[in-house]
Amino acid sequence: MAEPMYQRIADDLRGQIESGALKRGSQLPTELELREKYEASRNTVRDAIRRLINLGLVETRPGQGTFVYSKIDPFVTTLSADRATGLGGGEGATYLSEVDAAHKKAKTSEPRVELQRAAPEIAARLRVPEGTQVISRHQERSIDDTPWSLQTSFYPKDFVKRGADRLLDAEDITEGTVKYLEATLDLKQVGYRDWITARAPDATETDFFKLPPDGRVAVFEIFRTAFDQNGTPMRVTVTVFPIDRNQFIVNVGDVPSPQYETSDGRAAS
Amino acid sequence: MAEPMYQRIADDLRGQIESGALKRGSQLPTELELREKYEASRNTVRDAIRRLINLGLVETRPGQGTFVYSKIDPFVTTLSADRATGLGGGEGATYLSEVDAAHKKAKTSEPRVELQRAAPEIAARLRVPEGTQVISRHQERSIDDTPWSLQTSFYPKDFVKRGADRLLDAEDITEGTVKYLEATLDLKQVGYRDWITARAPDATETDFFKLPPDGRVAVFEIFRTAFDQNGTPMRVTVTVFPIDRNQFIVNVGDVPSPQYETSDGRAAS
DNA sequence: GCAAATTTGTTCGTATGTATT
DNA sequence: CAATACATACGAACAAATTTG
Repeated sequence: MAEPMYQRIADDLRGQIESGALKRGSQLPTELELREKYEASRNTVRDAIRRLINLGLVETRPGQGTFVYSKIDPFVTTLSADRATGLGGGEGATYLSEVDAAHKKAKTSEPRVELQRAAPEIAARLRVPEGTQVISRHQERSIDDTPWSLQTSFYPKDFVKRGADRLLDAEDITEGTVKYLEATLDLKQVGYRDWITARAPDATETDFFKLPPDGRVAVFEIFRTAFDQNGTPMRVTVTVFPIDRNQFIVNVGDVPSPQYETSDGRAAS
Repeated sequence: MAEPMYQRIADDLRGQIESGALKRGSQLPTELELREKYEASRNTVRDAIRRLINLGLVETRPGQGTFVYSKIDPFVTTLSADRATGLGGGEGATYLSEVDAAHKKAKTSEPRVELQRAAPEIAARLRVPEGTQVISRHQERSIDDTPWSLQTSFYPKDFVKRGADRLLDAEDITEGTVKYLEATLDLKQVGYRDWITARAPDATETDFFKLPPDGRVAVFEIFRTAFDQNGTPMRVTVTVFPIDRNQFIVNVGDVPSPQYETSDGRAAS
């Protein structure tokens, strides 16, 4: 009895799913049927199913049954710069045009603007002392009414005093903050660094993204530090994306511009 | 009774952890103590703890107890090109020098070389018909004896006939396959595209990375398609990294080269 | 529209096994 | 070896969601 029974049941079902014997979207036997088939108690069968849920292989629907999981059609964000605009992917106008290209409808909430004391990971990236006041601009973004990402940008509070007072307005800066800061403060964004991590969602994120409350779906957290012409950080943007519906592309060097393939290898339409 | 009891217990403990009342590495009350404190059965308490495990907040050790999770010091891979070499991060020599810079010892296994029929997602990226034979070179990589990544590169079988026969040798090509292919086939790698995804690990990955078998730790899967001077894909490299010990950096434009911050915001040593 | 049947979700109790101290 | 703490497994009862008749 090297392997516990619930694990052997899970492995057996897993094999059936990965071999294709159980197809995507199809229903698994009910707990009662599995209990008879494997001669185990209902709780043991449920332990096996829980394992499959954690592996992202199945989902359960109360009153209906257990079904092989069907993957969501992912949204793809390009992190490297657009040659034409020099803007990074996933921000402002670039975000909207990428979405449009995929025939989807994006919606961005009005920004929630706050003055905050910089948390350690923000302070270090902006190179200001921990606890310094910073401007925080937070937006929720959805595509086709599916919540897609949460984004918060941090700017030195200083920028307002120096003339960029629209940073404190709780409305979209349609031409983009990059252009706005160049026009008002003569700060050119000459580059940025993206720091890509993944972690479990917190309570707010679970709620906004409508993720299962058990935390089995992690989130990407991308820290973008933008630098001005003096090599000084002028902005830190933190964006959170659920990993079950998001993928990212980075282009380096000369790369053919059209994307000839989709994420799962099928030819693009 | 809107919320089930196990969830209220989990939320209460979660609050204590996130507020700092329970510090990293410290021990939670035992199941028996929690059972008395919350006046619930042991199974209900265990359901609450399972929730915390899935959220990556605690870990249990049989015979010892339940402990607040201490994060692993992550390894950081730069995906954008090194200015000097033009090589991408995470490959060949670049991988070793990055590791060295962090005062760690890397170990790469001898490649396992196979001729395979291209799976759909590989075929589409290499732009060859599905099922075409391709050369597969697979390596396991560890840092300080911790398994860090699994990497498989795919090349058109064609390359061997045209003279790059060392692609079939099961030994490291120390100068790197990029240089080797340029020398033998006059194929210059002028750029690449990285496609970043995350998913649950399969059985092989769970085993190699020594991940918990319940699948709560996902893996990054990065598809790198490298292009030659004609804009034709010359290589597809798939690398898998556990998300609990890996982070990535992408530099775009002019970015100050030293990294002034670490992943969690503390000043670098 | 409603009641019954089906299916998963929550909670309890109990017993035994395994790992660590 | 004994005590402690988590892991596995069984049984039972009721609740909640969904489908069916």
